[in-house]
Amino acid sequence: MIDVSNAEFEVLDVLWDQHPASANELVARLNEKKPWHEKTVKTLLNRLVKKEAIGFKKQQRSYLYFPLLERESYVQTESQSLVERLFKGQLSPLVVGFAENKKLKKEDIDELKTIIANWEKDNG
Amino acid sequence: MIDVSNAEFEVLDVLWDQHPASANELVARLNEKKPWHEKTVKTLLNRLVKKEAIGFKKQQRSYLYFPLLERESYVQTESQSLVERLFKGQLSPLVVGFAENKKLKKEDIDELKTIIANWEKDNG
DNA sequence: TTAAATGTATTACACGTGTAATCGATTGAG
DNA sequence: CTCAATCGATTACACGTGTAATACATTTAA
Repeated sequence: MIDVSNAEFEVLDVLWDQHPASANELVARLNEKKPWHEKTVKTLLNRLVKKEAIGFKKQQRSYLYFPLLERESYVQTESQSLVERLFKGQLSPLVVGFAENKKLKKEDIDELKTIIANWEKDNG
Repeated sequence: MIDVSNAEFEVLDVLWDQHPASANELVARLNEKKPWHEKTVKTLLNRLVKKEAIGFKKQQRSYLYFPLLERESYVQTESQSLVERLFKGQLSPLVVGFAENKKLKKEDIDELKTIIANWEKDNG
């Protein structure tokens, strides 16, 4: 998996939201959350291109960027890697931690029930 | 939360397993998994002390280290931070991802049922 | 008692990262 | 046609990190 830094991830994140997008569009979207200088964002775009996490097409003078690394696969890899490191690969202790810290809402519980139902349909 | 690097985490991890522990003990335990030079481990211990993630007591010539940062709180903070970044704070999509990638075993499902039952006893 | 071994502390050094500033090419305004 | 504005590319630079080596103090073996 491509190694994406924190700042680079923020850029990827807004690019995933909508693409292709020009550098200026991305700067604008990022600036709703982060007060990043245009130059900073351009540097991050360059690094992401070098890492082949994103690509671009020339559109006259400027570029239109698009993701090469997909959100789904990035998110899944990162999640698994954290669960691996912190919980020896087992997911349930993470959920237990959330439960103990009152981070579970009814919404989550309902989702969990659905997940279980589907799992039992496929397996068990 | 104290910012612990990846290599530093590995050291903390074996220290959490059993403490207090001398540098040499920790090197030995780490070497069951990682081929790290003794000097490297000492550097990491020093950095962890500076960050106040661990402490030590002198025992004659050498030190006995112990954690100041507790595993539970570290693990919980890291988990929440990942869920925040990747899933806007909601846990269930992470679990869905695991389900879709066949990372859920019967064991996990049983645990999830227990979690739900407890949650409903406390809340619902 | 002196030298070797053994602990910790300090220093080293390349690479990634956050955070830009500057450079060079191109385009658009006048 | 020429100069300023505007792109992306290149360069900058301090700080954290991985990965030790070296220095310094103390203990122990000869």
